[in-house]
Amino acid sequence: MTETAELALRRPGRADARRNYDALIAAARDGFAELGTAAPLEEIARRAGVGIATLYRNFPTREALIESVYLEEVDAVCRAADAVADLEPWQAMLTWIDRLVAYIGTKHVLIDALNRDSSTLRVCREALYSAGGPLLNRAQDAHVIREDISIDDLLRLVTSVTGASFTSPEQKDRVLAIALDGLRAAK
Amino acid sequence: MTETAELALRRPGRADARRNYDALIAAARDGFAELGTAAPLEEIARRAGVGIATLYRNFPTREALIESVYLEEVDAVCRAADAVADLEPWQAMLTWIDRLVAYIGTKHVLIDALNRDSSTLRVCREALYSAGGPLLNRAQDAHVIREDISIDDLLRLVTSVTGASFTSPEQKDRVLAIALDGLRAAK
DNA sequence: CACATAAACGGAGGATGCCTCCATTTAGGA
DNA sequence: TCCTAAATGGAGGCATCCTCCGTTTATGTG
Repeated sequence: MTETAELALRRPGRADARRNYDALIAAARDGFAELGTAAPLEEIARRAGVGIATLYRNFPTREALIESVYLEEVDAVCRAADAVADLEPWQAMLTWIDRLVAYIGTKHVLIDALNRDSSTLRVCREALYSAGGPLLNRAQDAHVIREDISIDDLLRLVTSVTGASFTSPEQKDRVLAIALDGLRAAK
Repeated sequence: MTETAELALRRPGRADARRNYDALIAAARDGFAELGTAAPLEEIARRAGVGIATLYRNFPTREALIESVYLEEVDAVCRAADAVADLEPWQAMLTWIDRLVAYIGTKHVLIDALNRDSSTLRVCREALYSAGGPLLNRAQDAHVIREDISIDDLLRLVTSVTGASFTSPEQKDRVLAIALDGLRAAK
């Protein structure tokens, strides 16, 4: 898995350091979930049982920490692309997007992150493209999705709608469905 | 103008207080534009030539200040709805949306704000609905826009796409166009 | 096994921004 | 002119950020 390899590159070499690194990611996952992504970094360090300096050494910025936390969620979405291989092209695409939405649904963080530029995030984006690209191509080859759209366009469309807030989950679904309707190939 | 009236309600009654209020809004507009919406509030108070307490008295939260700053921008967008009255229904709708996008294009602030709940923002939202609703209805009556969408859905769709970041303005336009294609009435 | 050393650690503390409290000033009506 | 309610501003307590540096420790080498 490419992103795991990339991630491993950033993990420290020494055993104790690696332990702390992992503890920080775990603490950050919980902390962010519980307190939002503005959670005090010192609180996260405390939960991980390390000093604040150790946190900053591993993750120079809050962003860097957030990125690392969500790397594996992206991984899961990518794997979901395999599971839809035997559906019809349009359905396969749609089902995968549903998974994508479900996974990252409430994680505005990731969505924001997707739009920024950082080497870690670039890896995430690449992974999503590799997973979704073939699905899109298949649907385009079958002429059920317009040809003038790229996987980058598509993911940004989906994440922008998913990332916005709506009065209800139903409204979000409805609006997303309308937006996706624009994808269909003009007959 | 409804929102101006609402705004006036919040302006202090005494002359000196009103002066400070206006100075704060002006300073905030500049300050936010220059330093982002995370600009230190004490810096804004300083620019306005008032104490920090005066800022807090008028605008208890950062949000409140941001809202007030952008109230008038919303006003401008609303007025733009009149200017498209003599276009064809679909074109009128699209043109107004273009104006909307142009006005609030880079102002992620407003977009975030649109999604929250506060009495000031509710007024903004109402104003936008009043301006855009008739355009939508006209297009729906002419059967060029699908009937199962409300002005609320539409504005959320537009603002969510507009609020996301893209690799280029062209990409944003392209993606928005695709999303809006989903609006067309199924023939 | 013991030691040397590079790697990692943690927390004190300076800096910054948030927001409140309250003693002082002032606008505007009587 | 004078009185009072309204408005003012900044000091200061608190939270968080992030860096610096003296101390500790893992690891591999003799």
